[in-house]
Amino acid sequence: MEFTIGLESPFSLDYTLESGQVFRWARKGEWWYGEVSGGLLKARQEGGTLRCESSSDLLGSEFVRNYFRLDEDIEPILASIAKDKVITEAVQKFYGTRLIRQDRWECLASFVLATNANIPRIKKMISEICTRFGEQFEFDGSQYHSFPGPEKLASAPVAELRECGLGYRAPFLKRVATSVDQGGLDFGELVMRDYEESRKMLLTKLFGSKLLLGVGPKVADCVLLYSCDKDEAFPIDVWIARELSRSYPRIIPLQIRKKLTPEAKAKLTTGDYEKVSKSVRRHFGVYAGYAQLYLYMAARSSDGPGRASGGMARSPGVS
DNA sequence: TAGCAGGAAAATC
DNA sequence: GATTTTCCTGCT
Repeated sequence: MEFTIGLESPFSLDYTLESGQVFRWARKGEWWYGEVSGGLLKARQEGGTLRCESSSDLLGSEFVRNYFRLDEDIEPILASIAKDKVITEAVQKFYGTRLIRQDRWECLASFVLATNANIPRIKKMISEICTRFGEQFEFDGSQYHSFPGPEKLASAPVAELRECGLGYRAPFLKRVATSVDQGGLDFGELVMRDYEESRKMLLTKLFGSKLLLGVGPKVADCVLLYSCDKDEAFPIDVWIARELSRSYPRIIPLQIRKKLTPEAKAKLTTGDYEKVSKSVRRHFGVYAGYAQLYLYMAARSSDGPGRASGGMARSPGVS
């Protein structure tokens, strides 16, 4: 079906789909093609309108509004996180970037795969899994695949998952899929409870063994922020960590800051993660997740793959 | 709690 | 072409 949506609050389709939250969108010319919710959604932005085409009536304007959270006015939200110069500049530069409300199971599975991988790789792994285990469907003469449900991946042989290029992530994905399939995790509960509680649910141990192997604090925060409406969640990945150490010396304890510099290869302990998480949430407020989104964009654009490495002054090592 | 392995692909040298 | 890095977690 075809439809258009009038945009009433700031929205940039390009920025939003390039912000690293989702992995199953691809740009072809003026259109974005997304394999979402078992179908295909095409979208392009023309100023204040969003033009869409989809493979199913289920992917209509109501779905799109919910998916991109278009009924929420982000203007006051962005104003509320603009606590300092750094975030204010990031917000101005990438104005209109939005949090996406994506499918919870797909989000969880995707970020379990995201450890120690870059975005092209993550996309490739997910694409392989969908090709092999998802349902095939046709749209506009091309073949696409849905994201396989937990029951499908729970019953998949680990060896086959490995063949999708998952490496050591294969057994983790299978175990997470099994947990979800057996009802070990109620996504509805996650949405109902507040941030702290639902985070505990994702991370806590149940019956003596960890419920979801492969889900640590960072992955948990991604799932909560990108799929469970927990806007104060602030996932701290390597990009954010560097950005914080560079631009927010005052809210990061010195001991931890030392570990965050690009030169130091030390990684955050879970204790460190919690401390930093608390300070940034204290600084940015209940919409810290939006701040994370914009800082991530800024970090990647200034120091990221988009530019030849000349730029950032690499301080002469004092080692 | 610190240190390390884990697997493969992309980015960088 | 070799090395380093990669949206990290689990185990010892």
